[in-house]
Amino acid sequence: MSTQTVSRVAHGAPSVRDETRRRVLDAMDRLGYSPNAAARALRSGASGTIGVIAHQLARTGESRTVEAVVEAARREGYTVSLVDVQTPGSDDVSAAVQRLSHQTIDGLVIIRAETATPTTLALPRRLPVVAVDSRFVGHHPAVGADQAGGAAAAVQHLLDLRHATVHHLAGPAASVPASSRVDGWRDALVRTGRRVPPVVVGDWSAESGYALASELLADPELTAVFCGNDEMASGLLLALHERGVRVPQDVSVVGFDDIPLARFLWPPLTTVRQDFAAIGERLVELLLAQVRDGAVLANRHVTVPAPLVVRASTGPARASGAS
Amino acid sequence: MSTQTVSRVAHGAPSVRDETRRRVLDAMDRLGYSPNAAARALRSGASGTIGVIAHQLARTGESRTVEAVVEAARREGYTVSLVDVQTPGSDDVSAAVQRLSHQTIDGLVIIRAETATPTTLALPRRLPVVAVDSRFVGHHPAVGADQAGGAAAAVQHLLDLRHATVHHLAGPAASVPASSRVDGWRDALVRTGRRVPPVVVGDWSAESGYALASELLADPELTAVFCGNDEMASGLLLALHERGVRVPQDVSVVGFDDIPLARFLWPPLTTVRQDFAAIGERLVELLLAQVRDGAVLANRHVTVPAPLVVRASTGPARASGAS
DNA sequence: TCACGGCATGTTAACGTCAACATCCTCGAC
DNA sequence: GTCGAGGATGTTGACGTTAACATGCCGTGA
Repeated sequence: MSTQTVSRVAHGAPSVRDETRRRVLDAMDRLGYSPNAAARALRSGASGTIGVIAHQLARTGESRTVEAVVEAARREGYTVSLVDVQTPGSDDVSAAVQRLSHQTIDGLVIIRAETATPTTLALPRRLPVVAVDSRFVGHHPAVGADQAGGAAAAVQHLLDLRHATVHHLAGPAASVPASSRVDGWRDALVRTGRRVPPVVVGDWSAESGYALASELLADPELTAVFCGNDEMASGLLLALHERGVRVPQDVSVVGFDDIPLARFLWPPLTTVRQDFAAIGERLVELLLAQVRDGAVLANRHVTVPAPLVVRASTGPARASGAS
Repeated sequence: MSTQTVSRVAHGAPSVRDETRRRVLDAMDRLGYSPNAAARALRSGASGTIGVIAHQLARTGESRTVEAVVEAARREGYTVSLVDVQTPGSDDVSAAVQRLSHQTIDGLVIIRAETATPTTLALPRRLPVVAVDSRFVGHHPAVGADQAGGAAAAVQHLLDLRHATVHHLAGPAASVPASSRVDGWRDALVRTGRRVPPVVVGDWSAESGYALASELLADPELTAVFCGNDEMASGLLLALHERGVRVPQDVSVVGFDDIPLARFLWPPLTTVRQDFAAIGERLVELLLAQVRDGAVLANRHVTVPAPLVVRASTGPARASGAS
């Protein structure tokens, strides 16, 4: 029995007698044999693995995107190699890419490489890459939620409730999606001729939302806050509760992401939903188009809708300013 | 210039002239060369990759454990291959193991294979395995938080606040950690001679906590609830708010996990902290002891402390039963 | 001057798989 | 009965790396 016959059986090749096939399968079972992936990768040049670089895996958006990528990859017969970088800078990301390219990957998904830019990041030539909204847009295909659109919808919703203007508790300045949300917020205000209050900048964490509440409340005209994500909104909600500020009667709050708990906060949080599952799927789709068909998609930028989900944390503005 | 010399430079072997080394490094840089991992794995038999099987990556515990595993693996020079199974049954997990063992992994981390048991799950012979508390305890080394101890501490805390007894909103029966928490809860009540109310079973989701609130409130004696995790506690909190039941004045609520948002719920949630980072580290430690030194640790079971974190969702019992 | 030790470099073979080619067998047609 | 077609199986070589061994060079000491 030659190794070639075994290989043919493993591949389901047609020209094998039924009895031979049966004997081979039987022996494979008996000996606990399974084909060696390293040898196969060496021979064929493809490993059936895609690399994923994530920043802070425990964050909701990251983990849900990674989950969707893993699932989409599985459906397409690919395994995922995961690297989590501590800091989103170029050095760390470059090191991660190094580690991954040592691992024979067929393609690379970059999830939030905040401060890394196409020029500072040394990517192996000819390695298919796809990114979640980042500075790589224009250099590599990218997928992202409609950050600006979602932000604008949130602002418009609050303006429709007769709030004079809307404050913004933003994510860190280095983050591309944070900037897009700031832009969407500002544009919506400017377009309707509203006052644009100064941006308050947090770091995505609930802690920062909690801590920055006093800064927001310093403005006596505050009646509505659009938060860069749901965690910061949670922190803000707690700070408001502690101060006896009623939500939404005194101040309306909107988040971003629609994390699973958003609906169970008190009050249930109005927020902008990011469809992480769709983002993950599109990422894999764009990546595999390059891997399999050698497609060149450098400028492709896919935008996934980010709809507003209205819950109980937003309501009509008070007649006058904040108490 | 022979390939062997290049190999020696790549490995930092001593017997290479400085000038030669420099020339090789220069050429590597110029040509963008990086050694082929597949060939190396084929030659050496080790891939420097460990497989991780997770159940629902987007859940807090899973993603934080995976993050810690990835980080610990990185420190030890290993990459992680991730597979996310849809259902925690044996079939799905077996399929995942199949996929991973096709990928040349040096070891396997199983994070929550709920209903899979050592007998139903076909693992490749001689593949080092380590699991997070599951039915694999006794067959493979395992790491887990002190579920029962944490649950008992939560119950004791409530009893100390003069609650007559403590209700339990549990995780699904198939889950090993859920059962351990039930055991810890029941033992703590029995030990102190309290009435043991019927267990209410949820599915870990906030939705289930919200939906099962009515079942809990059906008992007029309800004054304290220990929830199997923080998500279910959040759902319960919302249901209580909506019914005008005050927390903690009317009912005290305790969670489990100490997710980042627990501290920012309203009221901030008293809960049992799971140290996922430590669990991830110990997992990798136990796995690599097997991979590198061939250690046999089948019966090793590491328990990580799960301390109670007291916040504002628990308080003294009312004089009488629930309204 | 020559032999030998020791260091730098080159050569060979093997890891497991699979494409390509080679061989062998069976069966049908003349 | 012979031959050829075509299907089933075997053989060879190459993928890139590295351990083991082979070669070649230099300097030192007799």
